[in-house]
Parts: sequence; C-alpha cells; structure tokens
Amino acid sequence: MDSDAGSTCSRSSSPDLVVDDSAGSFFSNKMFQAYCQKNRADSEASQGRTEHSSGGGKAKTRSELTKEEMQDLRLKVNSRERKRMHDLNQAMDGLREVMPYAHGPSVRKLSKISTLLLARNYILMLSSSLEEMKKLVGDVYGGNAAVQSRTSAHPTITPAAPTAHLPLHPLSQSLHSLVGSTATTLQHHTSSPSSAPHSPPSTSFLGFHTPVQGLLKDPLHLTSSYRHFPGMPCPCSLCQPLPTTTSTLHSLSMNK
DNA sequence: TAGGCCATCTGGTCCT
DNA sequence: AGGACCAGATGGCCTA
Repeated sequence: MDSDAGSTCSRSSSPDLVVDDSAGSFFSNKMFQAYCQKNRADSEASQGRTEHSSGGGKAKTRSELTKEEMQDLRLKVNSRERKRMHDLNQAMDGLREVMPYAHGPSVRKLSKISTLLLARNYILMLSSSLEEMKKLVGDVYGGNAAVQSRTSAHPTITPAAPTAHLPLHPLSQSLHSLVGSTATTLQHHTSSPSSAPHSPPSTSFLGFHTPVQGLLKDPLHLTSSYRHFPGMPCPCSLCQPLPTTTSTLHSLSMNK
C-alpha cells in the first residue's frame, strides 16, 4: 500500500498543521500540498485531466465512475479523513497543553491513551478537591450562622459586615493548604522536566505511587482490577459513576 | 529486534 | 448522494 505520505510526518500528531482559516486550514500546509502534487502527478501522468473530469453534467452513480474518477474520489475521501484525524490530534494537543505534566522539548509527548487516562484522573482529582472545598465553605457558613444569631443580640455589632467577625483564619489556612499543596505539587511537576529527560512524564503528582507507564499502558486497569491509590479518585469501573462530584460541579455552577 | 505509537489508507455504516 | 465516523490493515519511526 502506498501510504508514503505518512512516513514524512509520523512523529508529530499534527504535522505541519497550520491554522489558516482563509486557506482552509489543513489544505494549506506544505506537506499536504506536496502530497497532493505527488498524487496528482501520479494519477494525471497518463491522461492530462483536470480536477473534475466529469466536466459538470448530471451526477454519476458510483458504478458509472471511471477508474480515474474513482481514484479522484478516493483521494478526496482520504484527505477528508486526514483532516479529520489532524483535527482530532489538534484537540489532543490542546488537551496535553492543559495537562499538568512536564512540558518541554526534552520531555517526550504523552501518548494519546496516556493523555486521555491522565486527563480523566486529573478531572477526578479536581472534582474531589472541589468537593472538599465545598465542605469547608459549608462548615464556615454554618459557623457564621451561629455567630450571626449571637451577634444579633448585641446592637453594637453590625450584622451587615459579618465577614469582619468570621473565623477566617482556619478557613484560609485550610484553603491555602488545599490549594497550595495542589499548586506546589503541580508546579513541582511542571517545572521538573529534567528529572527524566527522555522518559515519559510521570503522573506521581496525581497520587500514583507506581510509574504512570504501568498504570496507563494497561487498559485493563480500567476494569475492576484497577489499582486503588489512597486518597485518589479511582477511575475503575467499580467506583463509577461519581454522582457526588458531578453534581457538585453542577450545583456549584448553578448556585453562582 | 520486538514492541509501542503513530499516520494514513480503506471499506463499511450511519446520518443529513 | 455526500459527508462524518469508525475500525482494521499497513508501514514507518523510535526506544529498550
């Protein structure tokens, strides 16, 4: 099979892909143009036909197409499929960009499956963090209600400024420890690409105590045999779904 | 060299 | 009918 176009761009997920709306994005990139030129040169070498050899009349059925027209159709379908896959890879790159792992030229790019599994775990981690934060906020406002009922008996204390009397210190401590630990952890892992210059990025920041390779490489881990890690949201099928976390996300956004 | 990962091609299926 | 989506096949590149 002549998939020679793939050999020129096999490493990058979106090879030479330039976003150029005016030119139709992918179809403007040099690799593809060269590829099209090559294919056209191959297919048009025998008969000098134009792009649409049917010449505009009524549409032919597929069985009525000539060999060249079929070939042309095939090329069109192939390029569409190529563009579709490139769009998919662009989205995958976009996902990689927001993933908290070591970015850099010296760090190998996450594979697609690793990206997806990591993104899933990251979302679960964020959801659990949000849940914990919501709990803390609930605790604070619960205490605030008690304080308000007490202060209403004292006219010298204005209930219009309750935050001035809130026990903010413990809350801020908790939040800072929660957010701070996450931030420092993420910072630590995003800023340490040199720890493994040519090895796949580790996801130990997500609480994995085993190398991410072992965890992510085996899709069977997503079944009930998935390893459980202390303090980490578990993506295994036994622990699914997570209605509390999703509902938390929903309710928080709705309560805004 | 084997295995992992990837891009591409291709034919089938479904949807508009 | 045309396009999107999908999965299998194929071959190339890279690393252990």
